[in-house]
Amino acid sequence: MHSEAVASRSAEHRDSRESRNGSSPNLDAVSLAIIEQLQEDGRRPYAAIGKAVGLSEAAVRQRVQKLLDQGVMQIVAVTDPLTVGFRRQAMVGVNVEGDVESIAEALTEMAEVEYVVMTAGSFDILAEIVCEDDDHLLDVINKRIRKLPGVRSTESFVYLKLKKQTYMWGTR
Amino acid sequence: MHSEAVASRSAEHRDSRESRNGSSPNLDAVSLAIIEQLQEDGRRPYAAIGKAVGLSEAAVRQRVQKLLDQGVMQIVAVTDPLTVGFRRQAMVGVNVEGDVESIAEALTEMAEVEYVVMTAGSFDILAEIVCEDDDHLLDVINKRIRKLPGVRSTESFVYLKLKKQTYMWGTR
DNA sequence: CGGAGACCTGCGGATTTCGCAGGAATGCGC
DNA sequence: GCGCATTCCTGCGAAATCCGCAGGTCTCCG
Repeated sequence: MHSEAVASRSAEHRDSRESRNGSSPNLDAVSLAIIEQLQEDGRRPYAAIGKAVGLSEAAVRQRVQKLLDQGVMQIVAVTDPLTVGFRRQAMVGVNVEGDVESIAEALTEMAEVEYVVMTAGSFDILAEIVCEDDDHLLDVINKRIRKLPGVRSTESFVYLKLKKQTYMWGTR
Repeated sequence: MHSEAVASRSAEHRDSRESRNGSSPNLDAVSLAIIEQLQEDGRRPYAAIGKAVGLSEAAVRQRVQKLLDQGVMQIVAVTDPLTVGFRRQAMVGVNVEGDVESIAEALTEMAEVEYVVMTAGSFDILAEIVCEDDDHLLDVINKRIRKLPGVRSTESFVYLKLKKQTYMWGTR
């Protein structure tokens, strides 16, 4: 699959998609295709990606570098911390009174917090935390998160078993 | 940082850590250090990693390949789907009656579901889903997830803004 | 029209990856 | 203890990849 090159440069310039995403200005179909390739294999050679998306090796390399610099994507090793061993992990739902953004910011700064997202629903924020052990987990939740001014309440979901973890939204 | 080589092979063989993680048999301190390196940069050259962890280039390459084959880690590009554009994302808490594992399995098989974890707390399962738009999201939740036999109830948290996303549990 | 900016290609040279042939340490059965 | 299989490491040459740079095209704009 993915053998065909993507539409020509001039064509995608009028693509309806990219005019729609106001948050990230420069992100056309070719960059999307490149990300897709790297979602399958983060170490895939630039030349191979170039062949798949219809670009030269150098062009792909420049685009990838730019995407990394801009923070649009990151190429990293991901694991299941529980599998890797000796750790406790949990999702914490947080309810906030006052400024949600500033609480989210505070959570972001904690090293044990790996994932923070603001949500609509019965929680204002969801935060995933990774800890050494139960004591550490308890400490982070009770002594750090619940002590933040503006945090009304929290609810924890301790991870028992990770069943799936993919990053393949592109390949569907 | 991370300039020092790790303990010698013979020493870590008696390390208390690895005797503790029954789930993943062969995963010593050196492999952990390798993963750590790749969490910082998934494309870091094997030679550089080798220098950091005290191994030859070839040895690192063999270890990394093994870790990938075993499914202990994956090297991939990760993005914020919301930033990449035109999508709706949500976390769904699921309550199950009967076999939780089989429901989790069913969720795992859905393409829109990127993340499935079994939890302790007021949800049995948390699942993250990525969709094209609101219609698609509604469809997945109401027509697919809630129709699974054994699903008692669900609660959704639509993502508004992703604030943090890291994979650096190793580097603390 | 001329210049700035964004982006692509092509091309060498440095670097990295890859496969393979040993060698050292370990565990096991006899 | 000894032989043997297994595992994991190192070293090395060939092939592939990465990297920086010079130059070309296209667009936008004063």
